[in-house]
Amino acid sequence: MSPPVAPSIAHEQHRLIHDIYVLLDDGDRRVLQKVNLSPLEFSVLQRLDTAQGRRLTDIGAELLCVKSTITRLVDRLEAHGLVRRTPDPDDRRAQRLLLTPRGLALRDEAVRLHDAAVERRMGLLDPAEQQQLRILLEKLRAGLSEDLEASN
Amino acid sequence: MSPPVAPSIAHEQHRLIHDIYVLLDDGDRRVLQKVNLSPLEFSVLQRLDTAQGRRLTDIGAELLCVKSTITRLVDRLEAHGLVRRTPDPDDRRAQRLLLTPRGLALRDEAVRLHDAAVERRMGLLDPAEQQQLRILLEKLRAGLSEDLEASN
DNA sequence: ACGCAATAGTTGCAGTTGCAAGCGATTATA
DNA sequence: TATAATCGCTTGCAACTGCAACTATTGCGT
Repeated sequence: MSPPVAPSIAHEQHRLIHDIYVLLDDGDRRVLQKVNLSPLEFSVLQRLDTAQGRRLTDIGAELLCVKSTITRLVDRLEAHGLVRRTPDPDDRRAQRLLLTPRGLALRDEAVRLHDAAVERRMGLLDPAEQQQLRILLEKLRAGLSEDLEASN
Repeated sequence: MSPPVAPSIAHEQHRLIHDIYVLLDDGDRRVLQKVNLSPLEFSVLQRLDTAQGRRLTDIGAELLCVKSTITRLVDRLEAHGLVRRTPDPDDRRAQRLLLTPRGLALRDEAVRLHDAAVERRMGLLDPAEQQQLRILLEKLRAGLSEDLEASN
């Protein structure tokens, strides 16, 4: 008389997204391990360029993790010669984070591998379904973002 | 001449799911913090009952995390009096994990809070959209699960 | 029945993350 | 313009997780 929880409808959706995320994340880890990157490190590299750079805090905000996490993650990437910190010309408190040539090469390689894996896995849905899914997810994301704003 | 990555179509989908997961997870953490549970702990409690119990390894497999993680997570839950280990009658290597009355009460409270939050957030889509989304996600999950099996 | 591989679970260790406190720089306020 | 609040980032600390090694038990092949 106390089984695993009886799921509601919305709950089931949430559970689905959770499961899918776990599955995708697991796949991502396997792929990215080939270039020695964690999913979070990859996410950071994806957001960088070799020209203007980005501020650490901005990246942290996008990734919903605290500043210290970015600090240390960047320490690691910098130690591997993938990124470079430079002073922000407009604000002497801030740092701008740039991709090094080596970081750019590695990122491109990672993107190539990752995209292939993603392509294969998302190919489980046909194009029409992908399109549909995308519309729904975009709506959901927009709503959730607002919701987050509202709660801060 | 080296902007943040140029996204493919499938990649965009993947990114959407990732973003949504992060947003949902963030929301979950806030809610579950009220009952002092991490999302993973909550996931474990959700899978338990007060009668037959479940084996640690099975739970770990469902949650895609290694056994040692479950071991120590259960240590914590047990220290808080929420679960109880009992020997498995069929296999002397194994333990069966049960909810205690206190664990049951806390889980129900957590489910209540969590469901309300989920309901509110998934309510950002109307019922027809939710239905559509669910179908797509279920198909995707099934495919990804197979994919995972295949790679092991 | 015997030995050997596989399985359930635990433990040591190292790596990653969040939180809180701290430092310098900047912006707002009086 | 002086002072306070805020902001960008870093560091110390504690908590959580994965990996590899280990013990005890089970089951398979011969």
